[in-house]
Amino acid sequence: MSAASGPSARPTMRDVAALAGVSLKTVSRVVNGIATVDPILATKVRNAADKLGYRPNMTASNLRRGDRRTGAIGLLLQDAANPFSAALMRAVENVARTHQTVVLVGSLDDDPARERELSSTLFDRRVDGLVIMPSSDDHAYLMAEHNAGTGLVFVDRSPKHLNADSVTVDNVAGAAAAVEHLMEHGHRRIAFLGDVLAIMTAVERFDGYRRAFERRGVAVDSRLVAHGLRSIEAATSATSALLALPEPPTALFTSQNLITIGACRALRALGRQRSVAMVGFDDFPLADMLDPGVTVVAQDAERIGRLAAEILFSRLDGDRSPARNVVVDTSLIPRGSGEIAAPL
Amino acid sequence: MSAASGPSARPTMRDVAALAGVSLKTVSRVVNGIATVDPILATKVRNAADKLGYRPNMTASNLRRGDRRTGAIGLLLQDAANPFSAALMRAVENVARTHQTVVLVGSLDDDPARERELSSTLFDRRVDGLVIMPSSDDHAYLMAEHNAGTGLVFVDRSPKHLNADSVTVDNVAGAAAAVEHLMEHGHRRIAFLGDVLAIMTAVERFDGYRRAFERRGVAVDSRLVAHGLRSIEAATSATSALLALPEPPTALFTSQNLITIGACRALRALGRQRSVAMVGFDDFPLADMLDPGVTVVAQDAERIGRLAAEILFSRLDGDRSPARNVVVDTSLIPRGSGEIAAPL
DNA sequence: CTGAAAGCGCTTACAG
DNA sequence: CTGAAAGCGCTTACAG
Repeated sequence: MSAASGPSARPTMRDVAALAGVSLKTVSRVVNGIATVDPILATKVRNAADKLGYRPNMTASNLRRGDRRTGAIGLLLQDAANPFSAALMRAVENVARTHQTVVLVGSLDDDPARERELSSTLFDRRVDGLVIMPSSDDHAYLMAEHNAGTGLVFVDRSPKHLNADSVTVDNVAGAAAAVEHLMEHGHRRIAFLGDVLAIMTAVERFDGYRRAFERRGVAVDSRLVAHGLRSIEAATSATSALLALPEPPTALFTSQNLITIGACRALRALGRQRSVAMVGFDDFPLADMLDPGVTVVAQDAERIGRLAAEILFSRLDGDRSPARNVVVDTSLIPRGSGEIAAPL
Repeated sequence: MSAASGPSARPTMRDVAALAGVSLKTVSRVVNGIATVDPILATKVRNAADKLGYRPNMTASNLRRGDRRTGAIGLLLQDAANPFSAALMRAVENVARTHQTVVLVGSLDDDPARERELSSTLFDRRVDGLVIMPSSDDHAYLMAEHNAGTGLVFVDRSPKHLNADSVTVDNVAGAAAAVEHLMEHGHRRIAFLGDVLAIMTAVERFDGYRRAFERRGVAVDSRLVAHGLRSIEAATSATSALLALPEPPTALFTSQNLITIGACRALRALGRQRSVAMVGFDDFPLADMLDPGVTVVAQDAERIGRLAAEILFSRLDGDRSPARNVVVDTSLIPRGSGEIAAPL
């Protein structure tokens, strides 16, 4: 029906007013639930609105209203389909819901240009704030918007060249804990498998890896270090290559969930999952059900997302205190793979 | 700084016009990239805009512009954190991006009231269209909005009492294929574990289960049927209970990814994962890496999301053809758990 | 309690 | 090529 006749015109407050025989302003009062309206007129207005199928236009009311709130926030993630991002998103959505706010989601795919592009788009739509898992390493470009009153909270990765709130984890400490855990089980030849070093968290986790070696006074064997792994497949190949070395590693530290999964695949393909130890950074679904279970340093995505959203809304509600940089603890979850002892 | 001085006022086109010494309309032309502007004036305008940090207000331009497009669509999912939903979302986002459109995401948690509430909110914000994985079973309430020109594409579950586009899978056939696969391996005592029957896909999958039995002329043993499983934990308990029966099932058909995971947990806890066969509906990450690998009937979330978004944008671009109901094939992926033979 | 006027920031429709 | 006027759908600020 609509296909044949084309879209029908949307009724406006003016139409409702005409049908109800009142002024536009009275309709506005009724629609916005202002109590000081003659009940008889209010009923007329409501009847007219129902009859016409009137729906308020929030974008129009936003334009004129003084509070300058649109009831929308942006959420820019590394990849909305990644389980860490997805869990974080859900937590942000839950908090936003309690503030009658909708969430615009975008994936950055570690592309700094995409970050600038998408944040601009969201700002031009006048989102009230932004929760951002950044891909760039210079956030000065956000300053003007931040000063204009748009809320801004960084998650997972800290703001650079910008003073803004953030919720992150201590990547250095988490990574060091993972490596030390392996050392406690006798390992010294521990490989590092990580993402590109353009990603700050990758740098920090590599830093943690090195510090654990320093603390033990053991030298890092650079042949056991593989950076730049951008996919499960890349991690699988890198793992196979490492295990094919003349002096292969006895343990792996995989610094991100996709890399951990790729390494698992390689170990299983080689039948080495019970002989080569592994600890991963980031928990992932079913890690406990693999055989052996995968020992990980977990970051609580749900908690990070919730805290970030809460900080954002406190800012929108007028909190002008100095920027908060919340660091959420990581926790090492032993499940088997990290407790495989080094060969004698 | 911004904390102390409060948000600075945002410059408008009027401000840019004043600084550049031109009319508002000329600024509008430059901002919108209209070519017929004197290059000298255009440069003045751009300089003024840069100096003031001018950013266009898209919500204001939307209001006046004729095309009535806001460049935003809604995506209502069962739960944005579920891997199926997350993969679908990412596919929708990718298509939306090519249409310069942002995506508003919401989770419905199988709550019909939430569906109506969130869709209303999105409509009041004048989204151009909606991709919806519905939780209600009556979508007549969407008709007015649909007739008003808002695009509407259902995914995963079909529209009821409403003529709209949809992209779904053949749940009946997929479930029947899963059960027949188990029967081919000699099973007859096949348990059904499913979600609440308020969910249409749960009903359809149960239907497929029954049809497979009918085709073989085998009666369904109702003691082996468990509905209403709403969580991994519920599925774990239900599986344990089934396996504790005097005449336990020799195989399980788990009709949804969380239920499959819950059943896996129970089987492993009982050490029965190599003796009790299992086929799940929905693929999930790492299903291939469990031991045994989990045989599933997979639905291609990426494909479903992409098709839905493409249909939506074709509607927004003027396609007025009759509603399309695309059915995407499921595929059975044998990985081990479904190929365990029935005991003699 | 009610409404006519002005305006939010921008674009349309029209003159020049 | 440029701009003054009107208007998108609504709210503010002000009279009555």
